[in-house]
Amino acid sequence: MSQGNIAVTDEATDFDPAKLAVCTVMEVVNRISGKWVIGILLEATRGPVRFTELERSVQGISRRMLTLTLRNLERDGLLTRTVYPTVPPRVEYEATEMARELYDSLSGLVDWAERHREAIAVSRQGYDGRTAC
Amino acid sequence: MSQGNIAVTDEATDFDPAKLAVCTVMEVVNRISGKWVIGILLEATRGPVRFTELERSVQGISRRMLTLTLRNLERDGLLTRTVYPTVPPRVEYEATEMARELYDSLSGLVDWAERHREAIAVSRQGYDGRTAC
DNA sequence: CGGAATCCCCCACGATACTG
DNA sequence: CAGTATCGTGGGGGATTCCG
Repeated sequence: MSQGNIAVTDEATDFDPAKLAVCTVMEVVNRISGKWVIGILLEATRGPVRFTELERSVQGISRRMLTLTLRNLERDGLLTRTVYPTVPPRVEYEATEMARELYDSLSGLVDWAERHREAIAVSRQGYDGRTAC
Repeated sequence: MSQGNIAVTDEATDFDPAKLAVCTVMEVVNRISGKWVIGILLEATRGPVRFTELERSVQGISRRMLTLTLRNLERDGLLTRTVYPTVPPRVEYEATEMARELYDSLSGLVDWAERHREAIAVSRQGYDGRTAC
């Protein structure tokens, strides 16, 4: 952090690259923070998957939320939706290249979470123990 | 939301490392998905910062949410809280090493967001244009 | 200065039912 | 099979007031 203060310009003070990054992070976090987004994305990353398959593999999800989440992901270009005009209807969803890259770039977070899961649990116990008394 | 049966029926049926990663991702996403978490973390990563300083630099935040978010971050061990028993009181918050690592491991997401921001915007326009008619 | 307590609102999400 | 439509709820968050 801290690329040292650049003593010269005190006027253009609030141009701050770090704050831009904050906005960017919040964008992407918002995009994936829906309760079902990650689970759906995983399934769709493995290959084309049908509505009902998703309903089963993403356990606990309701039809309504499945539909809504799929629509949003499609809207953002993270999922493709393919309709086969058969009877009965058949619709397949699949992750786009962009979504796959997103999934890959989450690995840093996974590493972090695994490295610190224990420490976080301990910290919580300590905190709760203190505040309970 | 425990998937993965506990030891009993493990016919190696649904042991799926990818699904474990899903849980892990959701953990960490939940942790940072609060409306003010990222902003506070950024400020606290730069060095010790006081309550009122945060109130100013994280624009738009209310006292209540500042307090709540700080408490949660402290509980998770992402922030240290130091009270100087002076008059008037003085409290300083600072990011822990763990939080700094978290911040670093977000860089992958930042990259992704910047690479695809344009494509996402385009996708949305296309989708909205189609569904509006 | 650095909070805690209270009240209120909104919307993500759940449950249920109906349909091309 | 793959969705809509409708109603209801919980809790995340805002605004305001009080306190050591």
